[in-house]
Amino acid sequence: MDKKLKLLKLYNELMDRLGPSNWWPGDSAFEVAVGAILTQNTNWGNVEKAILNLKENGLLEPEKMFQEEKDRLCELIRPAGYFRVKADRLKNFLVFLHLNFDLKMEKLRNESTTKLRHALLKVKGIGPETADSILLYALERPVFVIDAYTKRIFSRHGIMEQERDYSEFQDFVMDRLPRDPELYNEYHALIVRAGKNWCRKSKPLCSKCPLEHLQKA
DNA sequence: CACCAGGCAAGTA
DNA sequence: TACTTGCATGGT
Repeated sequence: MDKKLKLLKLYNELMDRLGPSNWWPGDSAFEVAVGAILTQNTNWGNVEKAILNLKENGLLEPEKMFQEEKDRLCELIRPAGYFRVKADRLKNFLVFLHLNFDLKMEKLRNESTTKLRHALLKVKGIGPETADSILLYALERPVFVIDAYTKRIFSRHGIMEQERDYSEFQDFVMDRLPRDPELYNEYHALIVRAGKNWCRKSKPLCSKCPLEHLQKA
């Protein structure tokens, strides 16, 4: 089967099974960016606890978090794991926001997607997935996010080998699907939700996967 | 008990 | 470039 068609069939199948996702959970662009950093290699449920702690202490605003002590951030984000490195990463992001955008998320919208992506990738602690999550889910830019679930699901469906790198996956998808932020948003959200249900690392055969009929095609 | 979660950076060869 | 390791909590 043609792989472009396969990408579309997989999307439709996931949408039929799961329905719309309405991602990303978050009340502001800043909250989305913070969540993107906190969720690195971490269960979202743990991130929610950390975000709630930040919110209860009024820190989900750039000006406030920028001024807060690292040790205090560490306490609050502790449930999200890797709390020392993530406190540094949040701080790094805020320094970036301070130096270039006067701590105002709205000003990010003035930059082109390409320039902004390069700038985000220079921040220590923001890699390709985190940068793209911010671009797509906080700023509605047409950037397809690749994560562990994407690689696993796509490889198990014969779309692309898992050992290909991030940009190869991303280019592959973006060369075949329209550059539509709504589509990329929903597709990635569906992939993560499907991954949690049916495509865990520990079940390589995906025996209960309802998409099995697509895997062989 | 082992394993995993919406990664990234730094070190080594 | 291609591997390896540290980072840490909480759920299954």
